[in-house]
Amino acid sequence: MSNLTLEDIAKQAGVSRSTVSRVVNDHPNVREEVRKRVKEVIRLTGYQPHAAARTLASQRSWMLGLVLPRSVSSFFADPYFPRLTQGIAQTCNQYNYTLGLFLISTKEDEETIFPRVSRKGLLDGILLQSDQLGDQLTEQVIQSHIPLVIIGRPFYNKDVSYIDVDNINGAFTAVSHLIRLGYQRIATITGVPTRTVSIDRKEGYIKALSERGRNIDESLIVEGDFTEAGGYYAMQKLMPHKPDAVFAASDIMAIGAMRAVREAGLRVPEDIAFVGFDDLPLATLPEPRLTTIRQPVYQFGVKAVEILLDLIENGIEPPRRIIMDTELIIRNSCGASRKK
Amino acid sequence: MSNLTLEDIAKQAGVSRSTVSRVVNDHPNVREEVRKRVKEVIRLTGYQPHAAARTLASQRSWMLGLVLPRSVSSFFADPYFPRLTQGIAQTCNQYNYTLGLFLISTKEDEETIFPRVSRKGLLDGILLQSDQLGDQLTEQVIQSHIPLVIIGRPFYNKDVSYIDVDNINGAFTAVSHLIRLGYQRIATITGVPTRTVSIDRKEGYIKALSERGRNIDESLIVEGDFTEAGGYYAMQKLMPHKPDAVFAASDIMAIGAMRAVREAGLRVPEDIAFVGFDDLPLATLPEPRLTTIRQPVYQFGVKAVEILLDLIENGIEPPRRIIMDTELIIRNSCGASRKK
DNA sequence: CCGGATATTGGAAGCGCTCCCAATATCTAT
DNA sequence: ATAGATATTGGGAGCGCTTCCAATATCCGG
Repeated sequence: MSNLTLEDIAKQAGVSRSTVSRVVNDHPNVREEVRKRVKEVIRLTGYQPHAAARTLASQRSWMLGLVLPRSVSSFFADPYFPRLTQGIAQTCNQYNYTLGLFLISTKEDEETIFPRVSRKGLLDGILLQSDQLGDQLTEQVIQSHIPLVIIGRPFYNKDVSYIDVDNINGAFTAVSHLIRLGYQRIATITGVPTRTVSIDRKEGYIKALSERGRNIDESLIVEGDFTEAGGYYAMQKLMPHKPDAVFAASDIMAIGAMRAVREAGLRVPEDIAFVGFDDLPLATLPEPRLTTIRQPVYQFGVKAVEILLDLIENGIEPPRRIIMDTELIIRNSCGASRKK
Repeated sequence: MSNLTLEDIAKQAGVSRSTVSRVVNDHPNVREEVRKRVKEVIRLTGYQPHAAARTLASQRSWMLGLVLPRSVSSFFADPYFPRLTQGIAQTCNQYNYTLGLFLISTKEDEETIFPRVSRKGLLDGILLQSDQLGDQLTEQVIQSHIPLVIIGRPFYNKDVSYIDVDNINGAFTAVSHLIRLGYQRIATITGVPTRTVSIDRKEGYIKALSERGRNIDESLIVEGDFTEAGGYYAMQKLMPHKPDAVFAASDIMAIGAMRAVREAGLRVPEDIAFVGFDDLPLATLPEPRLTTIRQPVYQFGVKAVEILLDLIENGIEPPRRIIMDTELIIRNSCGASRKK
């Protein structure tokens, strides 16, 4: 491996260190002929600039951090985060940034994470998943004035940049779809109440019913926790109240809930119709294939990085806000094909 | 945030830059009283050493890279890689390393990845998933002499450190289990033949049959591709040959295959028994719950990082090799409970 | 062909840290 | 009390790059 420095290249090309630097960084003001000569030397020698030296001198690390709090690390079981990460990683590649991954798995991690991510000279910007109530870390990162994009709608701090999916409208669309199909007792399985994503999807549910003049029946609203098991138990609580349709705030809960329905000897969608949220690939395979709200997860990651780069280039004020649209994917768990 | 340097802290504590550096890095040879005083100043000011400066001076970046090639980025749909990543990330945290994530998603990424990961002064070591035939990148990274641990058994280059699961033995155990249960026509759905994981699992299958004096019936060996759909189609090819049991080289293929069986009006395990490989959480929920070979995925990640750190500390020679054991998890897709 | 504008180049001063080495302070056994 | 050993401290020379600034080369119109 070459342990070449700028100096070495300069010598070999018969120019100064500065000129080589200009060539490496595509600065203008280098004679075309010289540029070519230097590039040739670089190619031949396999020279690579030293990342840390560059960072130290330029005060830019060309590295972004993706921070996923503990609450979501269990979520890693569902493909949402992998997919998001892919979008983010791919976009980092594209803009020539390195991606640092910070997963908070344990209680201890939680305490050491802030110094890690805020370490001077490490990250140019941070992507932080955060829609939890009372998230310490988010506070700290905001205070630190590192360019930051929050993934998900944060609980407080209205003056921070964030990107979210239009959960309210997505849920609204899902429930409206069920109403349109003529269901009368539409229930919902919500997520944990400490996350904005749960709150927003529940709000969309309520809004859809209210706008059609339906009453909100509290016994048809049951709390889940975004897991399969959570959906299963929620459904067991729900069944005595005889819903004819269920809007589950996530596909994985819908899957659990449908399992409960099946075990109770009922059928989907004939006895109880379902709409989920997320559009997990695996929800489309077994019958009944799940009608759901699709989120543009990958694009979400792309956009998140682009906003962060914007923040880095042009300053963090004013905060940027992006809400991305969702899409209703009609399959057959909602009974649409049957009722038609 | 504080733009303090060592110098500033030194001044405030009334000592020299060197002494502060010693305190920060827990060097011995600092009077206890002085150490305490300096630490107090650091605490009060919130001083953090500049990562790049430290890297430049010490030639250590305290950063590891995890590189996942294209072939696996689609795999991100199954929880294997997320789980592995979690183990790796967690272990990096523990040893105070930063984790850089390099996902190769596109053809272009493939070409730009090597300069990215081999950039001087960026990574202290690399974890590279690689069990593909003809992997350019692996070659290049090996040549570069950066400390490297390959995840999976590499195709060539026997003189490189790697860590793998005992695929041969895992498959052997799975198939032996089916033999023990009395099945006569045991088929297998393999993975793509260009990966060592597929080769090894197939070898285990063959070995188990051979050791019991069974003939290998080529019509009972069908190639899949580690996807649900691949399992489904493989099973369709297999059914005309009337297998009474199938060892699928991955759970996700087993799931696809069982779907094909179900659609053909047959039952699992009564008509065809199944054993998978991986122990995906989602394979344990719907009936029949999949009997499978469990891999210690998380521990795998932990171990991979530990080996890499060993390489960094103590040199890359001789290559380290770790093969981790698997475990047979008996559920009911294999008919064990029925047959007793 | 000349003066001033413009394009190109080199030199030097850092960026903030580590680490070697020399200097000083402190200790030990006589 | 003293020489010699040992513990502690400070100074300085980089690590390899960027970037400002001054110096030089090149160009233009009149």
